[in-house]
Amino acid sequence: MPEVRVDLVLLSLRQPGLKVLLDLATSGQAWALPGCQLGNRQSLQQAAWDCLRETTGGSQAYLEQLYTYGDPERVAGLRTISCVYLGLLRSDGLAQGTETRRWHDPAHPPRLMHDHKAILKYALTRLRYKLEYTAVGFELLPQTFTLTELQGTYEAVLGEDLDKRNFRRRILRAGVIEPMKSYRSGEGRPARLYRYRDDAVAEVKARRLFP
Amino acid sequence: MPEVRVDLVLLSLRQPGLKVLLDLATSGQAWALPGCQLGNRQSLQQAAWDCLRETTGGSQAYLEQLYTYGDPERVAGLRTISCVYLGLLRSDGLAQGTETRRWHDPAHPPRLMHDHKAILKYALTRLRYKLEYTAVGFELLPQTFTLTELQGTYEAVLGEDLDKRNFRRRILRAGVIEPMKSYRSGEGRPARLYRYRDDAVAEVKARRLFP
DNA sequence: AGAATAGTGTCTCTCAGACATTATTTG
DNA sequence: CAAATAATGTCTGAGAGACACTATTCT
Repeated sequence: MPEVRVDLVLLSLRQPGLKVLLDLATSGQAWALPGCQLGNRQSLQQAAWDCLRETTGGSQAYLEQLYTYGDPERVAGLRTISCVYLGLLRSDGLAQGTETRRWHDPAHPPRLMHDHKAILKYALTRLRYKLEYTAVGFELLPQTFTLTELQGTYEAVLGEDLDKRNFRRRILRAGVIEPMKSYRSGEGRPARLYRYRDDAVAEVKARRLFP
Repeated sequence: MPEVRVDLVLLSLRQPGLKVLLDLATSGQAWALPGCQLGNRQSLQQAAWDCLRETTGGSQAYLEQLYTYGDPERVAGLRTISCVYLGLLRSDGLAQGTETRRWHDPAHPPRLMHDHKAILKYALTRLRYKLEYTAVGFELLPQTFTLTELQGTYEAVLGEDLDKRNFRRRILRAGVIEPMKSYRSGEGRPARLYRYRDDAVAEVKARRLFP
C-alpha cells in the first residue's frame, strides 16, 4: 500500500534556452517537479495528462513515460512510488511563471526535493538520445517554425553547435517536415516556414536522424 | 493504495530460438509473467532481482526496467500497478521447466492473463530496438561463445538472417568482444571463442551497432 | 549601401550491404 | 576424401561531416 504518484519533467524552449518547470515546495526551501497523486480510477497516462493540464492550463504537449522510481528511502517518511513522465511543451502558449511555479535552467537547477535532481538529469539524457533517433524536436516548437529555429532547438537540447547545411540536408531528407507557403519576416531576409507532418512521426520512429 | 507489483519478462535463448518464461496461473487456464508484490522496504530494482532469483534460482542475468502499467481495468477486481522489468538470461545454467513454469515461444504465446500479452509484445519490440543500438545481445549467451552463436542470437531476436561477413565486420569493429585463445571443437573446423568486454558495454551505449 | 539573416553545393571519407571462395577439422 | 563448419576480402552506393559564398530583405 505505498503511495503512487505521477511526476512530470516538463521541458520547453524559452529564450534563452531549454527550461524545466518547477514548483516551490510548501516549505519554501526547495523546488520540486510538478506532480500529483494517482487517482483511484485513473490510468497512469491519464493522471499525467490531467496533471499537465492543471499545471500548464493545457498547452499542446508531448508526454511519454520516462521511468518509475521506487526506492524506499527516496521520500522521507512516506513510501512513495513515482511514475515520471517526460513532457515537451510547444513554445507558443506557454504557462507563465508565478511565485511558486517557475521555469528554471535544467542544467543548473535550484535545490530540489527528494531524488528530483537525479530524475531531471536522467530526463535530459533521455531527451538527447531521443532527439538523435526520432523527430521529437518539433514538440518543443510552435506549430510552424523556420529551419533556423528548429536547428536552435536541437542545439539547445544537445548542447552543441550543428552545421547549418548538414542539418538542413538531414532534416529535409528525413521527410518529417514540409515547407509552407508563408515566410517569417524579421531583421534580415525572411525565412521560409515549415511545419511537421503528424503522419510522419510514427514512420521515423525506427530511423536514426542524428547518429 | 493500489497494489504495486513487479513483473518480469524473462527471455533466453534455447534451442530452438528465443523463449519466454511463463507461470501457469492457479486457475490452470492461462499463463502469466512471473512476478511478485513489492515489499514494503524493497526498491523496485531489488524486488525485480529478488523475484528473478526466486524464479530462476539465480542464473546470471541482465535486468532493466521496461515500462509501468497502471490501467485501472488491467487486472479485474484489484487496482494493480505493475512495474515490468525485462530480463535476459544467459543460456548456460538455465532453469528447467516444471509443470507450472515453462519456456514458451514469445511469438506464439499461450493464453495470457490480464494485459500480459501486450506487455510481452512490447518487451520484444524493445529488445529488438535495443539490440540495434547497444551490445545487449551477449546477455543471452554463455560467457564465452563463437561468432556463429552470437550471430544466431541476433538472428533469433531480430527474426531475420544476417550476412556472416558483414556481421563479423561490424561486431568486431564495435570493439565490444575480444577473442580468447581457445577454440570450440565440433563437427567441422573448430571455431574461435570470444568473450565480451564488460568494460566496453557502457562505452557502446550511445553508439548504434545495427542501423 | 550596409547590416542582418536565409539559403545553397561539393568533396572526401567512412561504412553498410551484396556477394563466393578458401581453410581447417572430424569421421 | 567427403562432409561440416569457420574464416576471409572487394566493390559499390549512400550518407556524414567539413567547408564558403550568394540571395534577399530591412533600415
